[in-house]
Amino acid sequence: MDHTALTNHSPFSRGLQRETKRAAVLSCAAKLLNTKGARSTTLTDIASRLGLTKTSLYYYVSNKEDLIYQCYQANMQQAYDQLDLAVQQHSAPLACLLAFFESQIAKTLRSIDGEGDFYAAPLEFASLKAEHRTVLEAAYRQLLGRLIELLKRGIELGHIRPCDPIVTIRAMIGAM
Amino acid sequence: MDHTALTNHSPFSRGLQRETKRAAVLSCAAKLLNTKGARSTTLTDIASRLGLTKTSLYYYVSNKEDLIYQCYQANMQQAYDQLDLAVQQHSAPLACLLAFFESQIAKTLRSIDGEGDFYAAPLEFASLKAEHRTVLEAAYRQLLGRLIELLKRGIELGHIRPCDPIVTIRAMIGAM
DNA sequence: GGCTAAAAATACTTAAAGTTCAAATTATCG
DNA sequence: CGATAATTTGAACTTTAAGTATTTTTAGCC
Repeated sequence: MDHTALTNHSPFSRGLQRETKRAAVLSCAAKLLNTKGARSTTLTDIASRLGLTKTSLYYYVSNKEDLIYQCYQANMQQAYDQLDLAVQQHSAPLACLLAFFESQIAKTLRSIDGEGDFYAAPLEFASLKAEHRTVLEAAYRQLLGRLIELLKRGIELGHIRPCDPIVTIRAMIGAM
Repeated sequence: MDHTALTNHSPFSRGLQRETKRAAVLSCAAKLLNTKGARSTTLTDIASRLGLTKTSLYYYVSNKEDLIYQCYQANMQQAYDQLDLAVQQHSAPLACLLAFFESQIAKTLRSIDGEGDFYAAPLEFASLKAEHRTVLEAAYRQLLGRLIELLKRGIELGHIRPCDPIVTIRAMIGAM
């Protein structure tokens, strides 16, 4: 063994394990949220799928509302990251949009029947407490704004056929 | 008054009243199902909006699952009826599709903020019991089949640009 | 090997929503 | 008006799921 093994004995090793498991909890929860919705997904559902009891979940999240919020948050963050990546890799607005939507579709498909990390589509905003809701809403509006901006520039450059950018972006997200 | 008034005194009048109220219950429930989802909509929610107590609802439906099922069923039926109407009024496949989707969009908008009869988008299949679920799934597949068929014929006739009919129809429904 | 803290389980409490039932109210009709 | 059936209700009961307190198990470390 090389001395990275030594770091397993460092004070951080426990914490790292915990963060890994925490991510697993969120991913598992996300998968269930996608298929059954927030309200019908019980903590027992999530726990038993992980081979745990529901009380153990409270070691990783403070309560159910918090769990849902973090799942939605993770999804939003992933979308942001993907858009950043798309903008970084492509200069043409059209190419950015295509790359972004492709990545989101791939994510969605994986989150339904696939493997790896799952992300929850933030469908049940309404059940979140006001503070969390406003945070997510603001993030969503900002993401939407970036997409609309890209579409507008694509139209200006003549790469994309003229259309109502707001309606089009919303329809695309809806269709997804 | 003409003698239709007499029929109010016929043995049927009670039953008619009851069916009217029953429809009102379903419509009210549908509106709430759309905004809050099946699981978060409580019988008390529905009842109080109608100026009743939740126990009264059991006079019109046998239980909550049944209520949801009937709401979803009504929505499916409405879609079928609209498609029938569209096919009856238009001969060109493209015109049928446009008329159908337009009517569905109108219905959706009404069901969010409008007046009149409300229909519930059948989103929470999973919570229904197997028997009810399979009925709705079969109906949905059949409706989808009819739409795909129309799209195919439209392509054959050269009225619609060639595309994958299944994916296209699903995307349109999704976007809606 | 035994000590310590992390992780998980058991058993419990509480709150909310669904369901049942018998009683009360209201409407209809002779 | 009074009998009868339809409708609605209040109160009790059941179930489900969230959340808490306490104890037990497990894993890292000297």
